[in-house]
Amino acid sequence: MEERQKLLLKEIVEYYIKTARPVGSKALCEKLNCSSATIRNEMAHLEDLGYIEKNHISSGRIPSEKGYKYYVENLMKPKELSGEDILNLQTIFSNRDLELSDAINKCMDMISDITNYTSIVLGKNSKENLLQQVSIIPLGNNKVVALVCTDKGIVESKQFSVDITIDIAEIVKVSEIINKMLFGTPIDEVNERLEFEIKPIISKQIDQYEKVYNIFYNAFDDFVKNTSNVHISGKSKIFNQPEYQDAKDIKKLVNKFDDENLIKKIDESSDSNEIKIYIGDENEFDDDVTIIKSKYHVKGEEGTIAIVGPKRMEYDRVVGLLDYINKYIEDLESGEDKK
Amino acid sequence: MEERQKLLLKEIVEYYIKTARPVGSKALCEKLNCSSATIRNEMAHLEDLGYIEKNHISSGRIPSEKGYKYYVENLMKPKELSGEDILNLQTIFSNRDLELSDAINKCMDMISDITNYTSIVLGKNSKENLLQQVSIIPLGNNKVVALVCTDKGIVESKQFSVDITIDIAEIVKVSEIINKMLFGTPIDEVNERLEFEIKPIISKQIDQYEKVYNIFYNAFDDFVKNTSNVHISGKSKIFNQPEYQDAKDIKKLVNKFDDENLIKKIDESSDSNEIKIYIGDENEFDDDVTIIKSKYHVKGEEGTIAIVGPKRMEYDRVVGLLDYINKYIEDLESGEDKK
DNA sequence: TCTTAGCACTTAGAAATAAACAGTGCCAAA
DNA sequence: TTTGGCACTGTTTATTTCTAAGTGCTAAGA
Repeated sequence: MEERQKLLLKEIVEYYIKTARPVGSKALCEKLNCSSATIRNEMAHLEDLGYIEKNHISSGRIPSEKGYKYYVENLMKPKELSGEDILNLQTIFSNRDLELSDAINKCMDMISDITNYTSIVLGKNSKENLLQQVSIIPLGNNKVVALVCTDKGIVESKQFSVDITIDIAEIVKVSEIINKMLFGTPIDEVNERLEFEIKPIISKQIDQYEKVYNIFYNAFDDFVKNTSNVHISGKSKIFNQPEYQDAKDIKKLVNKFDDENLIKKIDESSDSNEIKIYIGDENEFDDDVTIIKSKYHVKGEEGTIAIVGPKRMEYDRVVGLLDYINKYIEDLESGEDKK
Repeated sequence: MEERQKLLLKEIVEYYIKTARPVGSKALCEKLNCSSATIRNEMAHLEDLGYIEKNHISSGRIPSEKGYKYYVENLMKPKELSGEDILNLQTIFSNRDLELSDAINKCMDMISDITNYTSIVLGKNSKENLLQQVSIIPLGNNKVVALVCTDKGIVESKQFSVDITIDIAEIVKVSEIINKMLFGTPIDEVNERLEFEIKPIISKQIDQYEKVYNIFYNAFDDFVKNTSNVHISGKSKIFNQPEYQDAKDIKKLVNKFDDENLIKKIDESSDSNEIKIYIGDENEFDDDVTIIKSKYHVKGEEGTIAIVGPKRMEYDRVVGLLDYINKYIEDLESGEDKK
């Protein structure tokens, strides 16, 4: 592609992002320093190459998905954050009482707020968690809390009412057996080993082992189900974007945001914490949106942060914001190492 | 109101609920066994009384809020559940491995599913919870989990990274002091007493008491903020109702469902577990919806269950469903007492 | 060969008009 | 008190008309 075409594509994408209206040839005369006819010729060329398209024969052009893609890969520069944005983010991170995962959530809340896109934080998947410790805490009134904790420090607690005939000391004993034998087991394999390794043992030592077994079984089961922490902010922010005028489109997306399984699929599998952009068809969530995501790793925890917006998203700004957060997290990580 | 007018109002409300279209005089001739002219006369009368209204001069009638209210208070009979519905609900309740609160959540999920309304379960408010026990669980790697548990059995855990210079045994010691001195304190008053009663004590016994103090302070603070368990199902179900065709209305409601503070206000303050109906203006959530709610009490826990639907809601069916759940919970409660 | 002015042409979208329809209010007769 | 009849009213839908925005193409100019 020639230089002038690149510049033209860049201007078209940015104009459309700003205004949400198809871009006509006249609009860009000044920027390109030539007449509308020349621009029309170049536009026809860009259209042949598939970078832009029109809604109907006599409308202005809008970027195609291929056009957006070329833009983000070749033409866009991440935007520097405004002083205000930096200040806001730093305030959140510098609050040392916040666990880092809470700080990330708060940052993404803020980003959703200032950008009018929807933000998602996906906590780590249970598959990568190993059993660290299970504890039983008696509460009196025949209740106990079973607490499951993994090597990455994720904790889930579940409360049980125990049969009056069961001695709580026995439950505690079982928890000690589990801790000895299953320490370090991937959390989603614990229940299998519980059945085949622990159950036979306790069946000899404990009267009502079936009931005790069930307590632990349910606690682990619950853990596996609950543990993938999903944090969404501004589910409805994206509807402030002009592309969402139509009831059908809104309903479609509301439904998708409500479907936790679909949300979890957004999880980024790559290992690097590079920022990745999935435009329209490229993401599995919804054809009409772009998802910008990146993975974070810190203090042994990991997760994915993602921004969901229309394809006509302010790519440079969002990438700038995520860049900043990533750098900050990285700094924390290396700072941590030094200590 | 005369008998025939009551019957007419009932028919109008039920017809409108079924069809979502304004009711004309002809539509009810057969039901009322008289001519359309007669019905028109009666309708004019009902309109004078304020029970029905029209959108414009020559349209059919729709119930006014006053009309709905009269209907639910005087004309409606709760609907018997279908065999299928009963079966589904019983399957959920009879799963003895489910904590009751989970069973209630599941029931409400199901109700949202079969009715196309949105359902909400609000767990008890922290104000009514008393501190039962705080525990510290060391995890190694300089991390601890602080666990707060109340008399009603609600548990929240929070993880902290502790400064390497702090002896974890000291933290545990503080937790014991707190347990001795603050047992039974309303959970939202704990932090005040923590500052004025506990802090002075530990400041003498412990080196870095500020940091230790902060751990507990944050754990309790978090508890107060997180503890009001909100469970919403079918946020988007209600948009299947024909009143939600317009993008503006949908956005408005999406926003409200996303506002946790607003949702929490739905909490029913009354003590009885009678079913209450708040139509349109009567509820503080949204003028265009009806909220049907009731309080449940069981095994010392309490909460509110609510259904949010259009004013044109199937009142008889929803009341029937909630009635059934309430009865079931009550039975559980008295069954529990007998044991 | 590239750029540009000019013009005919296309389409969406808004505004205006018309026809069909659903339902009312009221009058007069049963 | 009930009912048939009829004029009237406002919504809805389809049709037409008009305008604005923007294109593609041609021919002339640099």
